[in-house]
Amino acid sequence: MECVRPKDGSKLLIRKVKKEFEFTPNLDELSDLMEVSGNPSRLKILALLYRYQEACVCDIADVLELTVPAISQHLGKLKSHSLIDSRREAQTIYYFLTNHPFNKRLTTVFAGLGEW
Amino acid sequence: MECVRPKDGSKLLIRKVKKEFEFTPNLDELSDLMEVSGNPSRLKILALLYRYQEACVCDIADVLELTVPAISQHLGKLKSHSLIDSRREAQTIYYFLTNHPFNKRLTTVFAGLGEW
DNA sequence: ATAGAGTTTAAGTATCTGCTTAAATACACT
DNA sequence: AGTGTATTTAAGCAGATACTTAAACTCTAT
Repeated sequence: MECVRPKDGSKLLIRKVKKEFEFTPNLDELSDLMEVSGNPSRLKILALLYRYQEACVCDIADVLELTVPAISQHLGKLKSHSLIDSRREAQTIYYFLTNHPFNKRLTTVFAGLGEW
Repeated sequence: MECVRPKDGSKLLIRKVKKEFEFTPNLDELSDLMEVSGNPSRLKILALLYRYQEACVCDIADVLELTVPAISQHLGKLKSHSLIDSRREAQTIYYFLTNHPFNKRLTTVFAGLGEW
């Protein structure tokens, strides 16, 4: 894609590419998921759930050394993006990773990391 | 990982996991890269460079309908994370994707999307 | 040396984010 | 019904972000 403008060919290409990037729902969703899971705390939560299958709010708070409301807010965000779900056992709520396609890619990355 | 605390076993597990998440350079780098490329504008820039190999600042600005300084700042950020590089041709600077491992994963995702 | 094109940097602003503490809610147990 | 545990929600604050416009810089062509 050339910068020099007078060439008609490049003007047509610019117009084509502009149209291509006018509506990008797939990129927007990908951006959303990368942003929500890319946060340092939330990525650690996902990594922890990947390795230990499930955990409750106060244990995650203990491990990551954040307050329980902070963890609860992060979990809420991950849940609203369908990356995690939860089950209740008496008073305790356990969170776990869902089968979301994004999680499959992410856990492949986690597997390849070996150590955190 | 259990929430019920009095069990000694769970205390030991918590302590083990806490140590495991004390220093996480790989997760921190992954978080960084996901955050920088997850931004809607920067993800579009990366997608555009993936599909068209290279582009200059003013063409990217035209396509994404942002100002040239805004694009320049985004490109600077991507460059500082080694996700893109640049070459100069007279007065024009062309940006392109690097062979960074993160880009390999990202372009696999782009390829799988088909349409944006 | 000058002018113009292309790009980067500086400064400002509005908005957003992530944490905290406090309060409220949900639930189990008695 | 009351109490305690676990969790969520509300409110506030400090810091960060992404865009803009204006100014400065880099380079080419003359």
